[in-house]
Amino acid sequence: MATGRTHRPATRSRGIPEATVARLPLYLRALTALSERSVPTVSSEELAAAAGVNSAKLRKDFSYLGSYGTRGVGYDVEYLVYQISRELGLTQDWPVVIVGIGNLGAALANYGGFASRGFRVAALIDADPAMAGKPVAGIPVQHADELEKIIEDNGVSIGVIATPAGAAQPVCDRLVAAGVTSILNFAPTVLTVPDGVDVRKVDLSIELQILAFHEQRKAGEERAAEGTGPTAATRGKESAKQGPDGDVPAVMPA
Amino acid sequence: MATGRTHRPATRSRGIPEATVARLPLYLRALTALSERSVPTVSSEELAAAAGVNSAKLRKDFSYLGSYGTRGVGYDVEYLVYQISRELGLTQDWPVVIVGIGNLGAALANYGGFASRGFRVAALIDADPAMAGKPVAGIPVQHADELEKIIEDNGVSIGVIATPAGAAQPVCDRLVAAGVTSILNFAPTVLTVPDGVDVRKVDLSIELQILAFHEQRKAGEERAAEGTGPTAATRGKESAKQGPDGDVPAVMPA
DNA sequence: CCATCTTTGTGCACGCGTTCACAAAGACAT
DNA sequence: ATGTCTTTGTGAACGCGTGCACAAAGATGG
Repeated sequence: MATGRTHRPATRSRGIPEATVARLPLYLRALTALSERSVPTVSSEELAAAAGVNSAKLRKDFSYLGSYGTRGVGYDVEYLVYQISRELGLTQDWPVVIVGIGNLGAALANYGGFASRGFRVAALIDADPAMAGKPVAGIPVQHADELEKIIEDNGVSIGVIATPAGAAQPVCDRLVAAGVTSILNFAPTVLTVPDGVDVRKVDLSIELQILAFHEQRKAGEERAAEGTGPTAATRGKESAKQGPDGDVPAVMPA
Repeated sequence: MATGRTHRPATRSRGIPEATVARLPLYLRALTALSERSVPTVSSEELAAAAGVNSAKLRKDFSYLGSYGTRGVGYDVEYLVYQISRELGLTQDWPVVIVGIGNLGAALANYGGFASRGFRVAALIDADPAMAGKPVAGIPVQHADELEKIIEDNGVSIGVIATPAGAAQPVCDRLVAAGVTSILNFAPTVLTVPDGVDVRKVDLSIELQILAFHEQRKAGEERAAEGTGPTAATRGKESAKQGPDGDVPAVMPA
């Protein structure tokens, strides 16, 4: 019953591993920087350092795209920029709608990284009638009633959800029904979508919680092996004068 | 030469796999929702569905924390909330500073998900003198000159960078020098940090590019096997009338 | 107290991703 | 033309993460 895939199909696209696809934008950014500095060629070692990855991994990643390097020399920067852009589909124009123009939605609308890579903000949509017509990032906000029409008229296939958690699933359903097949979700909710629709999630709170986990572990280890370095973790522990159990009103059965 | 780890140490904390740690916040969110609805117990199957994961995976994840379930019954919701919170270090107070109060920084400051889980915005910091004193989300913005003092006074060990790309590395260096050991980076740059400092990256542009890749693949497959469903991808292709090569001025050697 | 039924916890196998290490390929100098 | 030197591309090994499938554990009813 409604066993819609909640996560990416990960069907191993053509032969390019998902992990590699996730790194291509990283390489592309590093290459673009080199291109702007008019650097003609770059070795796997240099580029890997710039992208923050292992050079062997980078070479293997590129090998999935084809043999675009020259042995003894390296990779032609401009050519590689083009090849990766094409592989990622950035040589075409992707109209995008952003739904939910609160603080985050506005930030996204103003984010320069979108337009720079083939993405075009086709419309900003919000459920609040008071927002309608108000320009954000130079684009007038449209009411949610227009959602279906906007998507059809602009041929939008990528939607960004920046609504409160409660509104996310209904908005998602409407987007999908109107023809959107890729969704970037900023709302802290698990979205359920039919097969064939990709969902990627960006969750600020989760990232912080992961950091807290490692931070706690570091603090614990430091306390165990005293005097590693009186930096900040210890002070942090001081000011947050609160035992590991704190004041959480948890029911502890057994 | 400055071979600082750019990525997470991933030293396999105590025995809890990194992949499991990344899912714990997901489980915690689902459990919190159940708790608010006063649901006393939940089975791995139900909870897995709510969190959008496989039930076997969930059980294995929990097995790393200990045997907190009761066979034939399931898991006690309140107890599990407490255990996961403790494991993630959320039972203590984590003061956080946000550097760079532009659109994104303001959105983060207003984000409710922070305060709800032990995170407390200790300060907002911006390099623009005009911003100083101006309240954002009820907190007055402080000038970047105060950065070191703020971090020391509040025992901050987690910093959020929401500056433009160019400012990110210098800000990062100052944060680390002042004692911050965990950084959440929203700037589109690879940060270089010394060992022992964790960096997590959230990159809006990269997420969109990954979506574009899959979107392009879907469009290609659909074109190959005609008439799968006249939803939107085809329309998207129509309006974006532009060949796969587009107008990119790339130099094509060889 | 015993039988049955539900649900956990986990051993095992498989596949993906990462890394090493090296042969092949080409540039460059002589 | 030949040798040397640099750097790519990749075969192979390894380790982690995932999912299956089932035995053990406990609740529940008679």
